[in-house]
Amino acid sequence: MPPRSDRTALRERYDRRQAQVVLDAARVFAQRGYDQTSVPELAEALGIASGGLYHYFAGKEQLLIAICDQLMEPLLAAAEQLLAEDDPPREQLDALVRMWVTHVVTHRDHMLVFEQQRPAIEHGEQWRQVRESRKRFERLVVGVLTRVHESGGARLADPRLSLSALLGMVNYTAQWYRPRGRLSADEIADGYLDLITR
Amino acid sequence: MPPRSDRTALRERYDRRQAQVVLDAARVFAQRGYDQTSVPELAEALGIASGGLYHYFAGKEQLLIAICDQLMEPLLAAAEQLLAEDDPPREQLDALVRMWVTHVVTHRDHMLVFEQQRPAIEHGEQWRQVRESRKRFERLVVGVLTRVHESGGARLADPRLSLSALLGMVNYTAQWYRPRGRLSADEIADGYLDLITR
DNA sequence: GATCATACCGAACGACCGTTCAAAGTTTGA
DNA sequence: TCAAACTTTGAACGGTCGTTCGGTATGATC
Repeated sequence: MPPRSDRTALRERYDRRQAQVVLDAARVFAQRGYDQTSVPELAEALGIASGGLYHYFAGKEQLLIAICDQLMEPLLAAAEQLLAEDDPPREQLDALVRMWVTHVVTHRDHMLVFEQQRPAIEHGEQWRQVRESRKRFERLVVGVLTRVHESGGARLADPRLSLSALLGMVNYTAQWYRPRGRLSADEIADGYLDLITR
Repeated sequence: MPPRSDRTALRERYDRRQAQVVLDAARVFAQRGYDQTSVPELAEALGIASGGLYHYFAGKEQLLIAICDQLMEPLLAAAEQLLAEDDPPREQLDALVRMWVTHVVTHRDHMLVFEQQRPAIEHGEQWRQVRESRKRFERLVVGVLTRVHESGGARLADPRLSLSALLGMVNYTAQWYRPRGRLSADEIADGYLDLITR
């Protein structure tokens, strides 16, 4: 049996490869569609054999779950860290929206796959954790948005309509943003903030 | 051979039934997902045999195209009629957004199916007309939005960011709107207009 | 260099998909 | 009431899908 340290190194190599496969798969699924891409097609695009995928994932659906996790986990972590600070609501909202838009445009592929599979994700036990993550994030946004509303910093009377508008704008960004486009993530975020705040 | 009038009546009945099938199919696909719903499943949900669908549609994909047409055609027609009037830009935008949001919430199922299948629709010859319709509508929105910007009625400096924000907000409405909710379509539209205009 | 766990291959399999079609049922017009 | 046309049925078919698994290649350990 190899020493403990080597097992760890091995495990890390496995995890890195797995994460890379998730990343590449997100790109392929975003371009061709999750359901429209067969496992052999995906494997070919990734440069491996179809059976090889099953060394890292129990099935196609597990791979999709991994894509969603890779999208949601860092977003949630960053949001919770930002909101843990004791800043004024308006500053928190600014920082949150900037981070959020940046996350969306750096995870465009994940976002497109996620939104495309939303009807499937909204039902079924295997998606519970993904759903929970989405809800937790939305609750965080609702919280800071409500505080901005209470401090009179919002344009709309209804914080829930503000939330829907913001979710719509930010999530849709994944569908039109181009890395070499005119607007940076921060410029886009500032535009959105201009719209919903005074 | 039956007289001409009866042929017409028959044709109308056929068309009505077909339109009803499209309507029902949109609802089923919106709930369960287009790819996740097999033709036998869909047929059972519609109360007909699986083969019966092929009396009205050449295949599952034609049915999806029909759903998109049922969504886009009346929207385009209404938009073109509104913008044919010679009203001030701001009034045109108001009327357009109100009509648009109303259309989205009365065609929620179609919207959800359309957005879910967008990656597939963006490629492939059979989707050309659907793509053209979407582009034509967006051009109409761009036009009136640009005129509002030129007349100084917009909040953002960039009309293209206004467009993306508006598209995001309005299209996302299909995902959260509930008919018995607090907000009417007009109230939602007014909220969106408050955000993007001065 | 022998041994062994890990990483990957790719042909083969069962399941289910969209679609077909001969037959049956229903409606229409005379 | 009869025949023709329209509508619907549902078993059957070929094809593709996701997945399996016995085998091979790779590379680390002693």
